[in-house]
Amino acid sequence: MEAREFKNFAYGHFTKISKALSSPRRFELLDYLAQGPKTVERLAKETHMSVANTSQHLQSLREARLVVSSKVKNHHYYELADNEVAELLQLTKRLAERQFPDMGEVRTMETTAGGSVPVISSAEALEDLASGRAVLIDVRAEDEYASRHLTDAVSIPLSQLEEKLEQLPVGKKVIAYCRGAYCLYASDAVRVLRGRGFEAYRLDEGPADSAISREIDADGREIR
Amino acid sequence: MEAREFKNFAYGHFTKISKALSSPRRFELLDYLAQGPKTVERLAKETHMSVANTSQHLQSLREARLVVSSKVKNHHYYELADNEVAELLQLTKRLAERQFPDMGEVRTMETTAGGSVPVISSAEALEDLASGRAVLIDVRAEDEYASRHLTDAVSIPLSQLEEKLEQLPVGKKVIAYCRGAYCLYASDAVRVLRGRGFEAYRLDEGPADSAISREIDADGREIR
DNA sequence: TGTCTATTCAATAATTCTCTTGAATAGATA
DNA sequence: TATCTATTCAAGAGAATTATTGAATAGACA
Repeated sequence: MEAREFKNFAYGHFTKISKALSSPRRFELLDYLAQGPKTVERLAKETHMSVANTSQHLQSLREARLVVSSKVKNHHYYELADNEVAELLQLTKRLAERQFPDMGEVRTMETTAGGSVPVISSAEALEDLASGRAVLIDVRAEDEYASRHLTDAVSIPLSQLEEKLEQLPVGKKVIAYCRGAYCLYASDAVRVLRGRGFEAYRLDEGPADSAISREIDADGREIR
Repeated sequence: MEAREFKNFAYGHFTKISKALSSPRRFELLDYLAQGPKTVERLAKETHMSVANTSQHLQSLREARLVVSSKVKNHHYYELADNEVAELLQLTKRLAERQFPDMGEVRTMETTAGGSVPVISSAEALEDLASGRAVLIDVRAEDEYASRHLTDAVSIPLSQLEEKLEQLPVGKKVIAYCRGAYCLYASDAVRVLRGRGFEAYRLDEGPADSAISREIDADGREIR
């Protein structure tokens, strides 16, 4: 193998990874998959894409070895192939936000749009949780909570928030989180809660970012 | 801004980063830039690309905020915009090598082709260096050494190796490194040295990977 | 001032990627 | 067995990306 041929081989493989990450649709799919395994149909619904297109993107992700699939009954479940894929997503997001300052601005504008969405830092949240001054709620779908969630978080999917309000302690802070900084569920939850008199905050992270304490996986084991 | 519009905005920005990394040529350019600032001409020569094409790629890298340029006389120097860019390169390489097992095989085949290129681990190298049983040489170009190198390394560019052989202590191991695992300079150096009777080894990393001890930047300060 | 050099710009053809559509498959259910 | 459902496959139009070429710019140097 010639030196140039070798380089083409190596760089060709490296860029298989980044090529797969280079479509906004695929990046979004991976971002959802970072919350846990999902079927093609579910992913199509969440990203508002056609099933055929979703399947096609998932296949190119599989070719790039970023996801793996398994079959249960006649559903195909897709999930991230490696924890380093989640790291890659995170690093890319962090870099984008650092290098394009308007991104951060638009994000805070958007996540706090509609007013009354105070954000709490993970450090402060940890203190409040440790001292019992606050409760932590996970407003994502139930299966996402089941697959992995932050320690001590209670699952209250956004869709069931109204009917489960009585489960929340009066007089304590309520800290909500969802998929991460670019997911809007937690903000919606905070607005609902504030409307009902709760002192609610949005945690500026999701479990895949995991700067806060530990996480718990599907088997109840602590991660990391 | 609508929710979907917001997602398009966010994912569009994330993928600017990965799009920029998704061309083998650009990945290679970044890989060279991880060794230190370089002019367009120099990069074009090292990658065997036309100057116009190099310039064009550099510009799309600049748009993606992965590199920045500065002007000295009538040369334009390009360099990585942020240390996280180097991390991103590294993570991508590591993931590729893990997910495509044949990559690692081809690499060791290639870097040891021609025979007699034993590799030494960074842990073992550290011991040998600490105890004085070995010397460490950096066989990259001088300016790459100047911009950043491993602690205690001596600069002996591959092109000057033959004439500087007398600088090397007889009876000690000689450990050579270059840009990293996919650069062939160190292997060439080891073959030359072995041909002259030295007990030479290739270090399986470069300064940008920095698993070994510390590095020293252009001002002589330790990094990290 | 004129000439030289390094870099960028602009236009082009070849290639590759994206999304849509409709058909095909394969397993579950009745 | 037939039917349904979830997923994949195949083909095509439209858009974006790549490398090439030659011209344009802008600063250095004589």
